[in-house]
Amino acid sequence: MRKYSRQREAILQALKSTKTHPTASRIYDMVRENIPNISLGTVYRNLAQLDKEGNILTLTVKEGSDHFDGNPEPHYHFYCEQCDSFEDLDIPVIEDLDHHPGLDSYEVYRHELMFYGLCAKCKARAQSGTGEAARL
Amino acid sequence: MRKYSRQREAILQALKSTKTHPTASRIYDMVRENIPNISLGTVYRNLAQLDKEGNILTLTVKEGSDHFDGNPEPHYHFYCEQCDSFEDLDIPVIEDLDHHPGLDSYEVYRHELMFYGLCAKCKARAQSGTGEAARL
DNA sequence: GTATCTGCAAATCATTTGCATTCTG
DNA sequence: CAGAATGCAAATGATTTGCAGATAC
Repeated sequence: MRKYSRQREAILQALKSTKTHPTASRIYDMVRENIPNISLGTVYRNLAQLDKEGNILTLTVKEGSDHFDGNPEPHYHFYCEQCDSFEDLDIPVIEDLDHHPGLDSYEVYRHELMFYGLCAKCKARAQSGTGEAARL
Repeated sequence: MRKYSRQREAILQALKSTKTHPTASRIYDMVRENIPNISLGTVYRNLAQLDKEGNILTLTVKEGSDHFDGNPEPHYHFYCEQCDSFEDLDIPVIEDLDHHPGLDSYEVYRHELMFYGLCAKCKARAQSGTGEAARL
């Protein structure tokens, strides 16, 4: 049977309290403010469990570490290739997609739609620079 | 300036010659049949370069290693959570998506749409078993 | 009391990188 | 010849795991 733990609760709350999509190590920093001796291993273990239970989402991209989303409801994300951050998008989930005839032979559990590019801040920074190039 | 290399050519051909989406280590095995002393490092280096040049696609999921796709044209994929394999889908790319009003503040380069579930084989195997559970 | 958790540290594993050498243009 | 690319081996870095002690029910 699952048991309550102060650490898991704190991790979940940290995630629910932000609109950003932090990495495990950033969550580690957040939680450490209240539980200074929590270990990174515990953070990873609980994130994995929370994801498995459907309480959070895990976002994976090729670059860098996984990011986590405290909102487990299906929704789409934007990934900024410049600053390595995710944002939630205001685009309704296309439920029909999972029933597209091209998927007839499969057992479809879900889909993920991810957009790539520059977030508003990085886009602005890029435009103020010379031509296309963005710099930090 | 880019220079020709037998190794890179072999890696690209290996990818182009299959409809599967192998991992770096499987590609390593494929290429080693013709170039026995190629190194895994070379495989990774060339895959990264081919991806950067837009000659192949890199597919990333949370589980396991990256997979590679010899077809660089935008298209959608299905990922089987049972056998860790990708398949190309017969679903036309939705170009409009990148211009959705929900994306107005971003600079959108592209999007990726990935479906998750069981491929035809694993689906069949699951159904022949007891209830929902699939086994290998 | 016992199964679940934790902190710590060591282990894993895919991927990357430094370097001396070999190849291409 | 100079810049690229290779093979090898060591390094990296995120994530996982073994274990002994602490905690929840």
